[in-house]
Amino acid sequence: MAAEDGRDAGDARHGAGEGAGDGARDGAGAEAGAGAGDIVARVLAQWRRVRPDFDTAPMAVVGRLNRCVALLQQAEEAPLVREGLTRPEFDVLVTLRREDREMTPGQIARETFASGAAVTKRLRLLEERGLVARRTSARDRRVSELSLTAGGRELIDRLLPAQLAYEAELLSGLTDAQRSELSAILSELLVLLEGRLGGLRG
Amino acid sequence: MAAEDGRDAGDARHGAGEGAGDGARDGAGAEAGAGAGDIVARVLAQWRRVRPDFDTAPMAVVGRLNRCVALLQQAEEAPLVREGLTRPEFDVLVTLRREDREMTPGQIARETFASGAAVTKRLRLLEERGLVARRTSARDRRVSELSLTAGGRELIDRLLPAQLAYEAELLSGLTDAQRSELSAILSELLVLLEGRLGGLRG
DNA sequence: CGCACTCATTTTACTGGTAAAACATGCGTT
DNA sequence: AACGCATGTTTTACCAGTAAAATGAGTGCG
Repeated sequence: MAAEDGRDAGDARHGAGEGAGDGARDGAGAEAGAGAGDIVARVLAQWRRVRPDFDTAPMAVVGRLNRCVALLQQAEEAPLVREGLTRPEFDVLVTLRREDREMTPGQIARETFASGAAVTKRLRLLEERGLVARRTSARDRRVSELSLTAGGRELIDRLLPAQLAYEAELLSGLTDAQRSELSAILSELLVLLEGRLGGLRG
Repeated sequence: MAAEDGRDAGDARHGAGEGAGDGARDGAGAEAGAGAGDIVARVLAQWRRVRPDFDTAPMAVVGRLNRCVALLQQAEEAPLVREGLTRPEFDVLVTLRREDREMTPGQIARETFASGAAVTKRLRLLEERGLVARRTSARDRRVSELSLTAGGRELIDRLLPAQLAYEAELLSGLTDAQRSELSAILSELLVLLEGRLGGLRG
C-alpha cells in the first residue's frame, strides 16, 4: 500500500507537473475540503487522470495513514539510534517497563508483534548490554523469566519521556480538538480492524 | 514507537488483567470519549498505573496510528503474496502505473521511499518476470528508463481495484463523515510532518 | 584535450528478519 | 513409569535491506 497510496516522497514536483497540466488542480478540487496540499492528494490526482474509473477513495485515508506513520517512525528513530538502540530493541524494553513484571520471551514476542526468533536475538543483545536480566523459571524449566535491570529501567525512564515530548511537539500543529477527534476515530477503526482481522483470516 | 505506543498485540488479556485490578477501568475512564476498548487504551492504562507522571497523551494518537497501519498492512499483504508479489515490488509497479511514463531507478527509489540498492534488486526480479522493461536512455547512458510491460500493466489494473475494494471494506465500519474527517485531519498532520521533517533535520 | 568532479546505478559485505527444524521440557494417558 | 504429544525457546539456513565502495558516464575548467 505504500506507493499505491502515496507512501512515496522525494522529488514530488516532477510527477504532478510533468505533462499533468491541470492534474493537480483537478485533484485538489475533487477532494473537497479534505486537505489539498499533501502528497497523497497529488497521488489521487494522478490516478484520476490515468484511471478515473478506479475508486481511489480509500487511499485518502489509508494512504495518509501510511505516510504519516512512515514519517513519524523515521523521525522517532533518530534519538534511539543515538543511544545505540534499534526501535525493536526499544520496544522490548518499553514493554517490560510498562508491564512491570517478569515476562517470558514468548509473551514479549506476542506483545511486540515479533517472531520468537527475532526476540531471541534481541534479548541476547540486550542481555549482553546489561539492560535485561534472565532467570530460568522454577516451575517450568523451558521458560525464561526476563526483567529489566536497574540500568535498563533507568534508560527507559530517561528515554521515553523524551520520546513522548518529541511526539507531542510533532502533533502540536493540530488543535486539541483535532487530536482528540483523531484519536477517537482511530480508536474506533482499531476496534473494527482488530475484530475483522483477528476474527477471520486476514 | 511500536510497543511503546501499543503496536503490540497477542495475548492482550494478560497484561490488563494480571495484577492490574482496576487498571483497565481507570484507563478507559480517564481517556474520555476517545475509544475505550482498543489495545492502546489498555497500554495507556498500564502506563498510568506504572508511571502516572509520564504524559502519555501523544500515544493516544501515535500509538493508534501505528497499530492501525500495522494491521492494515498485514491485511493487505495477503492478496499480493497470492500473486507472488511482495509489497515493495507492488509499490514499484503501482508507481510506474500511476506516473504513467518512463521512470529511472532513482526516481522510483525516491518515490517509493526506498534505497537505490533495494530498487536495483526489485527491478531485476520484476524484469525477469517480464513485468517491467528497461531501456538505456539515449541522452544519458548512465540512466535506465523503465516502463511497465503490457503484462505488468494488466497485473496492476487487475490487482489494484481488488486492493481498493478490500480497503473500502475494511473502512466500511466508519461512517462517511468519520472517513472524511479522518482524511482531513490526517492530511493536515501530513503537511505538518512533511514540513517539519523535510525542512529541518529529522 | 585531459583531469577533476559529480552523478546514476550497481555491486559488495554485512545485518537483521523469518520459517522451519531442532531441542528441551512438561503433561496426560495408560 | 513410560510413551507420545504439546509447548517454549533456540538454532539453522536463507532472504531482503542497507551503507559504502565500485563502476561507468556526463560536465566543466584550465
